[in-house]
Amino acid sequence: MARPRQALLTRERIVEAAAALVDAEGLDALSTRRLATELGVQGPSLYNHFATKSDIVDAVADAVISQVDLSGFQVCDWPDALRRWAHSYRKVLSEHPNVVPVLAQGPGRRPASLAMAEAVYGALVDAGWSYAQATHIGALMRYLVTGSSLGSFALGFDVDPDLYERYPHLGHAPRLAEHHVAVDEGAFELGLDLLITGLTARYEMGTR
Amino acid sequence: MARPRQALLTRERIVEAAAALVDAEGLDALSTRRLATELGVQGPSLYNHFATKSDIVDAVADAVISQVDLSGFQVCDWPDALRRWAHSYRKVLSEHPNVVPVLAQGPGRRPASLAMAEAVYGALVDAGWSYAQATHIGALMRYLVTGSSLGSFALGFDVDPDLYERYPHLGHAPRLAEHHVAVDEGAFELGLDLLITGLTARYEMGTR
DNA sequence: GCCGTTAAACTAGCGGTGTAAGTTTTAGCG
DNA sequence: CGCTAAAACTTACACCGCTAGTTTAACGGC
Repeated sequence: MARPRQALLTRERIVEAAAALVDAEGLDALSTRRLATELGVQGPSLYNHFATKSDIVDAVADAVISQVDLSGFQVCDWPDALRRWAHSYRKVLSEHPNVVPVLAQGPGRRPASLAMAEAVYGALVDAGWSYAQATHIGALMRYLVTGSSLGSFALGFDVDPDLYERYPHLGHAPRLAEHHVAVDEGAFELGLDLLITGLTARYEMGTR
Repeated sequence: MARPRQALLTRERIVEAAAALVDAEGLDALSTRRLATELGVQGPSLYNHFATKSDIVDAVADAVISQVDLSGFQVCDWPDALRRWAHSYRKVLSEHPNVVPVLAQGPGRRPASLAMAEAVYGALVDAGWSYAQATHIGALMRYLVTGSSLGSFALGFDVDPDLYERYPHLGHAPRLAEHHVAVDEGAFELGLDLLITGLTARYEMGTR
């Protein structure tokens, strides 16, 4: 086959298939040959639409971030907007846990990530926070969301009971592992609450 | 060469060389062949000492975590112990940023990570926190430390100025990037302070 | 002091990876 | 109509983690 009458690939179709593959089988399952096969095409054909595999992964990550709801920043005061944003952010990431490692590395040059950062920092600065503080708050929220979405407790603890005999307090962990998703969610909610409460207090004291 | 009179490799020497390679050139530079070359040996010889490459990476990660100072938990009250631990934890990770992605995934079955978790949870439970709350607090601290050590601002933002023209608030980011390390550090300090302050308040109100 | 077992290096090679290069055919445009 | 650019192809390179089988040295038991 040479050039087909109707193009077989578009960037959209590639990103869609790549996202589905990553969601279903993880980042490691995403190889150029595998992805191409999934699209009914040979491996190198992808390079007519993306310069590198890394660009494909970035596009998948950007598609995920673009689903985060930023509307709160135009409707609520800053503490409620942060809450709404954080919950949407975490919800989107927990629906695509396999791409979280990519997102945890920072915004890079992905447009949706930059737009999200812009919305957050803009709202905080408009509310009176210093740019430095706004930067810190935005970073902090990302630590919280990406950390709790990495599935750390879900995937991080081994369930081998023998391993925990020497760690008396961890002995409860395997049982807790049955509720691992709830652990990460609980930690996230606790963290979000402590952060917003503490920030509100500082804001009212004039420490911005 | 067959079996040498004096063994060329030990697990220690392998871990040491692997850690040096990862620190110097990143996780991607760590290939079995490259590591073996660095040790003056052929690739597959490593498999006489480790079952998989992943085990080598785990050993590197464990060696890093074993440097974290846990002594505060036997000396201070829980808020100060958390502070001391968090600072040591972050210091160690920021000295080895390239292994943070491994650590962010959770403790796995690495002995030093499990011992660290044991120390933290044990101290919190002994202080009167419920096991659930202790778990949340420990997870939260890990989100904070790993997030701020990933070099997100250091490596995450591109310095291409054109890219930021469309994002007025982010326009300051490239300038801030000169102080990227300080941004992550500032976010960490802010987060730590908000968390400890908030937790102390809850503790004194009896919400444990 | 020999002898079998185990250990630690080797070489060869398998199936996989990202991607570069060059080829063919088609679509679109002056 | 002819040219150029695009989008598929095939081939191939260098590297990857890892397995299998080989060689030789060290160690423990008779």
